Amino acid sequence: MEVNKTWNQHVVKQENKALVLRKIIESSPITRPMIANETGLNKGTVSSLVNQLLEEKIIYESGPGESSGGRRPVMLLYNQVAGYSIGIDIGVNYMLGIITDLQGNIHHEELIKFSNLSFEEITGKLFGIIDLLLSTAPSSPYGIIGIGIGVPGVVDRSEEILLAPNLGWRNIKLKEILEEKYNLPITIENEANAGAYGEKMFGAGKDFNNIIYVSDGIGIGVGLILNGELYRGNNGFSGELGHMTIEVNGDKCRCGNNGCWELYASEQALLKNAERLEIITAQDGELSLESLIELANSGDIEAIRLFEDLGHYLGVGINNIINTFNPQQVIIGNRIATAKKWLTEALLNRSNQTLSFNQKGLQIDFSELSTHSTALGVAAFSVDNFLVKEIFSL
Amino acid sequence: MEVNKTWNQHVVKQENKALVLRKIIESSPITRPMIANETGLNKGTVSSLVNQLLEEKIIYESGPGESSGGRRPVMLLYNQVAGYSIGIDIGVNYMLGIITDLQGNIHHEELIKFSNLSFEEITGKLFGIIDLLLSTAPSSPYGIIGIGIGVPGVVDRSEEILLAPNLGWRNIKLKEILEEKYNLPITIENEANAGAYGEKMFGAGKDFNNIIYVSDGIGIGVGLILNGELYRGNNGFSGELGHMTIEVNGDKCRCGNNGCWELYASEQALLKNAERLEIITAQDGELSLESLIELANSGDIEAIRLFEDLGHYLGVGINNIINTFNPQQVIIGNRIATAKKWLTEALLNRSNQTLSFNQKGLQIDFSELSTHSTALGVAAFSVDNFLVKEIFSL
DNA sequence: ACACTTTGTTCATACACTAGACAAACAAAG
DNA sequence: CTTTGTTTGTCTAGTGTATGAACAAAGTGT
Repeated sequence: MEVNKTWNQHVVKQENKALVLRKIIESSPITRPMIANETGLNKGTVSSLVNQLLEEKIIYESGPGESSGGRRPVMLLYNQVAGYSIGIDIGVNYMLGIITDLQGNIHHEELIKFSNLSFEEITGKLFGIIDLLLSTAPSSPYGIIGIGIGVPGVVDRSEEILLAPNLGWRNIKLKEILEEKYNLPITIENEANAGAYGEKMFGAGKDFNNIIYVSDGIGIGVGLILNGELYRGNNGFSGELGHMTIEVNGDKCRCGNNGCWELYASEQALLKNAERLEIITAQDGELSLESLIELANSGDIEAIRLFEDLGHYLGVGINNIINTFNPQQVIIGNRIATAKKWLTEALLNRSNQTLSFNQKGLQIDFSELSTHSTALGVAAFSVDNFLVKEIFSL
Repeated sequence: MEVNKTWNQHVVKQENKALVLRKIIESSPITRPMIANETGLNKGTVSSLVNQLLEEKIIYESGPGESSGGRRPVMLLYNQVAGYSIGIDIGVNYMLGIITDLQGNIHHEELIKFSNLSFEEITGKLFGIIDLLLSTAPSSPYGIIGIGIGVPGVVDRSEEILLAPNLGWRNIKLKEILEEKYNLPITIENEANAGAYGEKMFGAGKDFNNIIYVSDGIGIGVGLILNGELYRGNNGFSGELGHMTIEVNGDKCRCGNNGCWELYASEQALLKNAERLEIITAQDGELSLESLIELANSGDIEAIRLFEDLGHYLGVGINNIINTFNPQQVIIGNRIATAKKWLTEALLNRSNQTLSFNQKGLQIDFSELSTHSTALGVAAFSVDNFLVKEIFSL
């Protein structure tokens, strides 16, 4: 069933080349002898692999470094502008597009807001953003190395969008459409998975291998980085933790179950509770996360109470996550993360109750990349694929 | 920090040798040309590796097989009796010890029951069982290749038993004690993790790569096989799903939280509910899982109802598991599995409500190895370690 | 009896890494 | 300024493993 990789010298070379390049990426000004030392490879081998990487323009040499008592070494650096990657985060009422270099540095970005658009209207906007970003790309050896799209919905292994309830999408083959139009490698990924990957590559999760990223927006999705890799489950539907039951006899959810987590701890839940309490915000009745935060900042007890309640329920779910995964890090991202100030205390109060073992070396953080984690994540997928296909396999 | 494996020809050989042996194990009567075909390796390479494996007595040749129009091939078979492995499942009120061959076939087993023993008394029994099993081991090229112990508690990465609440154990270094006494490779593992591994290697999960094993006994523990590997989490405490909140305002649990799953779906919960209802079983008042099953079998409505309730709550948790992991298979094991007949319907009723995507290719099974999965699992760990250390690395 | 197939071994070749020799570049001591 | 010793980086010979082809052995089918 699964492909049996047969091991020969070719594989050895690929892996060693990848090892050398990863070392250079990781600790960028680095010398040949240092690489040899730290990888355990022979210095001759390192020399030959480095020279190949130089030819491929994926690294470059800068001037000589400090001598340590002998000939001065040449410094090697990752050529992070050898290519550019495009990442788009399609939200329910916004679209964020970025173009980054190979290290996730954003070169240009575009954000548009909208509401209630049809599929055709959204793809129209999408093409617009992509074209705009393409036009801003500086020239580089490898050009645009791929386009990644993050969507708030369920994506299967073939990268078909099976269902994006809040967009009203069902069985959409966006990958094929974009491949045909742009003739570039396309990646489609669930928004939470992409966010998790973004945080691991460039954000709060850089130094960890077991990370749970909780994307809390209109709904709740969770991205799982286990043993350093994104875990997608059997068909790619893992992390649907928004529909985890935390109250057996709770309210009915549209998923068919009762008492789902996202009924208590999502942005939508917050707004619904605010409505019920008939909270009136400054912007004459226009209820939104932003306006509620403003209200809390101005000292409104009711609004603060609302956030505390949400934090409590957020903590309940995170507790379950900790008991399930024993992760090194839980990252709370997406829109709710902007209310960090009003959530933290109640959240920690609840989740500190978990079995003390699990607490060892566990940290709960809010997103570092904030609203950009998904876009950065999908951009990073393209970079990874590019490195594997173009560099490691030559 | 992490070890950078440098890739050379030696590694290539190891991996190919492992590939060939795994192929032989997997489809035991197999010929050299078949291996070459299916692995993609050159037939000369296969021949040389097979000859080494023959010398190491880990495989053997049987008579010629069927001709397919030419010379008749020699059949190669896994020498499953090249060594024996010992696995012990230490329960709260029982101890099961088995000695198996390399394929998990049980050669001999010993079961004892007890209650409320001190640590010293239990280790006494443990030594007794191990000695007894050692004495029944047939002679074989590699002898006893290791001893594995499964315990109902939290085991960290160094295989120290941090806490086994139902045994009253805390910070026990059983591994060191046994290594000193028997001078054999020792593995200590959490009971649910071992059970999951056992089911994957020899039981219901043989053909799957994403398996969630729910060990439902006095408490509930969960073993996670993700991408074909046991996931242990950062410190080895993953799968503490017994303490997943399913009822925010539910009863207080000794873990400090409220509404934990095992308060509703474990054997203990069943007994507590039976007590509350003052159900009286045949064996004059002696309440137990077995007596309740008997009662249900005899048509007692109240007992049946009790199991249905439990099945419902079991379904709630399994629902959460499905939404979290999108597994191929959920296996319900340990003592509760013996009540399969009375649980299935209510359980499936509840968990069929999950998002339809997740249902694709998902199956919910009861343990095939029933009470033996943990013991078989820990025995399998030793076999794996043996193969890696003794065979693949030569 | 003969042609054709399949099996399994052997041998020359290719390829990647390693160890060590070597030259170039540099620092520090005399 | 010269000498000595060190570090850097390349090059070459040697080693180990997989591959492909040749070949012998053992079959089948006509």
